[in-house]
Amino acid sequence: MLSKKTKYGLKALAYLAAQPEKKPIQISEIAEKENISQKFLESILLSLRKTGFLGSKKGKGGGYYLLRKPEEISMTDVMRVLEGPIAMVPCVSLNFYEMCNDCPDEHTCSVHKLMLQVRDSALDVYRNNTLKDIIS
Amino acid sequence: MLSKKTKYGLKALAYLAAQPEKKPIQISEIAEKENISQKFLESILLSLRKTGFLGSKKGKGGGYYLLRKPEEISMTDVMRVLEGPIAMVPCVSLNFYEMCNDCPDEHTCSVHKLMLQVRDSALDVYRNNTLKDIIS
DNA sequence: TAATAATCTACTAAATCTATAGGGTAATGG
DNA sequence: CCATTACCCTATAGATTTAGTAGATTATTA
Repeated sequence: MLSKKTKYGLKALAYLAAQPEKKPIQISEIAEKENISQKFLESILLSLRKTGFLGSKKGKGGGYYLLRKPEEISMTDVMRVLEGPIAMVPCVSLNFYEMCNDCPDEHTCSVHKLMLQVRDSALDVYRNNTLKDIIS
Repeated sequence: MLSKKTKYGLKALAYLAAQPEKKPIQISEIAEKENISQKFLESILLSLRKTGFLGSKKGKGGGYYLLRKPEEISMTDVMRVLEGPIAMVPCVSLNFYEMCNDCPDEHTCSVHKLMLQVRDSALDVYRNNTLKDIIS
């Protein structure tokens, strides 16, 4: 299940990407338009800023804005930051690999075999979608 | 993240599928060979029996056995029973559809758009794998 | 400089889910 | 009848998720 953090984060990014001008947008505006709890959104946008997706400005006329063009923001990166590893088990994760403690041999493990395919197919989708592709 | 329930359930099914003879296998044997908590495995196998994947026999010489041939058991069905919906959001689920309460229009929702593709790609993998395919 | 508007930080809490443990019941085979 | 094994119910510690509350900090405007 997709966490609300990821869902809201995606929606907020899409909202910012859909802006005609690139001036800062306030949290309150995004929260209201996208029906998101403002305080929760605040922490999500903060993490997107700390990971280099967003810039921010304080004070009057402040808010958040995209640092890169929507077509340059890959869903792979966004999902990794918001949701965490794309793999469903650590033993097939590219960036967060961990050995299973219960599994004697990865190469003969049926779960490994299946989840490797699932990871690859998900990666394929994320790699082929930028922020621009998912706004309509 | 894949739950341990699903992981253990898959491993147990694969263990049963790999048996040369189709006589009942005891929970304790599977638990030991696959390094699974026996009590936990008990409840998992029970749910697999109630959903029609396994048969069981009580008493001496009892245990669990597959009701169908491994090549007839699709990962789609197994995953739905063990892990739940394949879709990451209810609004793109085929079998467990639910409208988002925050989203005014699915057709213009960026999360919907992305997760639809992710669901389809996962389904593709699950449909192309039977229990026979993932044992080695 | 004072007021205002906004982000930033930290702490807390409720609710839910996960992974297990314990103990007793029922069926089966010898 | 006795040993064995699945079946069933309950409880629970811990983690995670999803927020809510309170206030500090920074930038702008007048």
